[in-house]
Amino acid sequence: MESQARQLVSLIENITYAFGMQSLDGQCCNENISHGEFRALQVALNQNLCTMQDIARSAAVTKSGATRIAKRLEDKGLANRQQDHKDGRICCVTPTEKGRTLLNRIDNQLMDRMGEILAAMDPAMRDILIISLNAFVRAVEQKEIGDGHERETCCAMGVNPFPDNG
Amino acid sequence: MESQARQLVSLIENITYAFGMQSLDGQCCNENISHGEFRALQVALNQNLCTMQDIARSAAVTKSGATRIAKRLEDKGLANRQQDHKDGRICCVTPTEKGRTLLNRIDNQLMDRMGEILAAMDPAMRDILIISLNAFVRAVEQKEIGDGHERETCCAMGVNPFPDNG
DNA sequence: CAGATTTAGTTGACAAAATCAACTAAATCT
DNA sequence: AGATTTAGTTGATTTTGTCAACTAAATCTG
Repeated sequence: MESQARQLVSLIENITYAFGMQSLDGQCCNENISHGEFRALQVALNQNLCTMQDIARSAAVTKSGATRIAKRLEDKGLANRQQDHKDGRICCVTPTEKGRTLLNRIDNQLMDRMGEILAAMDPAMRDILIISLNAFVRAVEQKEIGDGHERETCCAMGVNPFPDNG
Repeated sequence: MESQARQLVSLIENITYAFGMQSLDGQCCNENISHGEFRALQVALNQNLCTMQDIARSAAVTKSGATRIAKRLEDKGLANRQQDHKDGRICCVTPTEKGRTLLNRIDNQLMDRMGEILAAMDPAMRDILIISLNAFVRAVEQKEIGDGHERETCCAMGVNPFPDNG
């Protein structure tokens, strides 16, 4: 299992590389949207109430970072912000029609690319890939829940544990 | 297969998130090394002749970005740069002992984490995960070779196709 | 219910990391 | 030998994010 772990670390490095920023840049550079903005737009689309905290979590930034991302999305006409009616502290982010269209376009490009890759694989292999990768992601989530894995904890040994996320 | 592609895009998004920068930050923030520096150090270790172009490719930055990364690694005492003897234009980056040690430490932490995740999975599932993920990464590589996928091509429709990578 | 505390978000000052464009110098082509 | 290409560097700037201090709404507590 030691060697499996090693293999997996390297495989995931490769995947992260192939599908990370640089890949997204390929899809997005014409759209002029950063990875953080992309992720924020995604949660804004998928949740009917998307707070700054949600954006911070999803884009792995602090809450001030989330504010900045939301502002950029607003400036680009991709999302709107408005106060929540029930809790006045909360700022809801919702994608505009333009934002939805953009997200859709990027998504389709990613899907096309993935489709081509999958087409090169044996169908049976595809099936077990999906099954086992699902199991893996569940295991990751499980582990992070077990750890109480919030972003703040990562540098907890440092001087200033969580200055911006409290 | 359409739905498989969709699932896979989402699974990879999750993995990229879980093992991306924010994860590495967790491992590296005490070491004070960025993701780009980490990747650069990795190629420098894995190739016995690591050029700036290699770093640029691996960290997904322009060649000026690569210069800056190499300089930072040098400043931190993690790598050395020296002119190649055969081709005087080439600048070779090699990790120092300190760099090697650091890379090892980070690697071990990643391995530990991966080990814990894998431990939560069914052994048979682990096996097919490794097998199918290997097949997937091979398919990705295949496809990228087929596309002649170099970073410069990504924005080729823009005004200024590849200003810094020529 | 009033005052204290917590929670959600914003903002100014700043830092990190990358880009662009213009450059040097070595190698290669003609 | 001169022109071109290739590898890398550098100054000015941009992008993106952090930190710390702040506002304001909600909730707790006596």
